[in-house]
Amino acid sequence: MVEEEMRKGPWTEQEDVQLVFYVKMFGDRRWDFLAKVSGLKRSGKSCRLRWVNYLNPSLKRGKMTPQEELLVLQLHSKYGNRWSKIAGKLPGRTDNEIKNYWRTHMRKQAQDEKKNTNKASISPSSSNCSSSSANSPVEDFSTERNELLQVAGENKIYEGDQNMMVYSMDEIWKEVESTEEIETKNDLPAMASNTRDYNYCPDSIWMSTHDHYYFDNHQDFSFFTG
DNA sequence: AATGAATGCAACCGCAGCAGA
DNA sequence: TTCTGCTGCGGTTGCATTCAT
Repeated sequence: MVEEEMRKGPWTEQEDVQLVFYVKMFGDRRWDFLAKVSGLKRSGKSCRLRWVNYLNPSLKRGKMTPQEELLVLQLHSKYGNRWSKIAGKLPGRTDNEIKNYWRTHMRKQAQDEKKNTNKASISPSSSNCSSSSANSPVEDFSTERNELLQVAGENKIYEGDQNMMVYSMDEIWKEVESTEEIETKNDLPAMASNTRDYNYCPDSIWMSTHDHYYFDNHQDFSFFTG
């Protein structure tokens, strides 16, 4: 038997339409099966990724809000590189998105550190940020974090010094926990990427609101779905 | 206006864990 | 209990776009 050549690279609009149609029909599991019946020359894995990271109607689009950014920083300090775990706390965001966001941050940070190191070599007294623990990357975002905290905290006030933060971390964690509670109560998928944890609905994953959301943004699909 | 660098994002790869046979 | 196939995760890459010079 000669296996048909699998397509790779960017997805076309037509492929997207096809995948959405079949996911709607069969649900977002059994990706190998979906890949076969859909006629897409894609692996199940590729189909899943496309759905999870791009086509899933529950995904948010656009830039991260300051609140989300703050949450990512905090959650990363708690979970490390467990992106799916972090994504689970950020409804509508994927692990891939957060991972990319974090990488960008690390890159920025590295550059800033480079600059600071150069400065420090001139005035070494200014570089005492290493007091935080090595496995708490979030602690390194001192300047940026303070900016974020100011935004996220709205009316709350933070000290300029990273080690003297007035805002209680408990409040942040309460927020995190409250989102967990909401997820549990609503029994909704926490995140698109966190599929292992959410309840699969075999009839259709398409809530009416999702339909609306989806078709508002992808009007071209109407010809396919009728 | 051209072009090289930086950035953002989508997609692929390899591995581990899980479930069913 | 072991084997096998599928799914999901984290790391990495490569391309497109934006920015700076």
